[in-house]
Amino acid sequence: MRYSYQRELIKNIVRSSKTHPNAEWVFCEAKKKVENISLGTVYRNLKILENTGKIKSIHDDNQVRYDGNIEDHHHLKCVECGALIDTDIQSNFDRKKIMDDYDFEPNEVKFFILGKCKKHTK
Amino acid sequence: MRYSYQRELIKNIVRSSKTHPNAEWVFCEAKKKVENISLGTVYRNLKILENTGKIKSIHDDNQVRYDGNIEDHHHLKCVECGALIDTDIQSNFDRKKIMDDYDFEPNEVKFFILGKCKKHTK
DNA sequence: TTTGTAAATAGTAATCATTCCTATTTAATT
DNA sequence: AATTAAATAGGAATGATTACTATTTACAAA
Repeated sequence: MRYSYQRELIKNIVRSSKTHPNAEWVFCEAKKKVENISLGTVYRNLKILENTGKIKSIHDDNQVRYDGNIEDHHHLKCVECGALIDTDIQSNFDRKKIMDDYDFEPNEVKFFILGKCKKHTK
Repeated sequence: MRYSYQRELIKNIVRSSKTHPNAEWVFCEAKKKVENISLGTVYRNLKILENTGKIKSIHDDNQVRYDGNIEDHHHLKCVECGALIDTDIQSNFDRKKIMDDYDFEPNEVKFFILGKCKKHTK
């Protein structure tokens, strides 16, 4: 893979953000350093960074958001403000039961817990 | 809510399908009965049916799919063919831990298990 | 150090799912 | 049967994402 300043920039933006940003937000941040960066470049590099394991993606309703935390982890999602919060909550499922009951070879669980973050609980 | 033949039709299509179809598929099915039904009508009624608890929606990557099974349940998703399979697997999480550790009021868990369905395991 | 090259980019058009708009139709009430 | 507001068909608009293409750039070889 050839070096690209834009790709390094995009990686660092995602890595250093805690908000699980979408492509548009990354684009706006990137423009602060490279004023004429293209939105297409942002999308392409986010995908490359995901495919090479440098960042992760989260499918949140109908938007893709990105996560610089590449440790296996899950999220809490606030139904009021949409905030995603990293957790270390583990998921455990009965592999054998799934294989036996559903003739399905499980590999990975994706989940998030919906609720209200501290800003929205009285 | 005023009666609408189109809405009843759409409800029955979703209710009687096992494939968790998207709006486009429902539209094609509906056209078999009402040749000039509008895609907008399908989208609008799917949303109405969801909001009135007659069907459920599943956000699958960047597409919304619908489910005539309104029981609380989760899905297995085949990474090879995209098939969604209903399960009765329960999710359990430690409500108190989440509230204590994350200052978050949990309400509902959404998850699916990725893997391979029987068509794609040798 | 120039030169050749393929990869990456910027800018823009295209796509895809979904929503919005509006004139017409229709269910239900009088 | 006449009235009316809800629902529809058809098409335009939107928003996120991907595709296209001429230009630029990283990097390797001369």
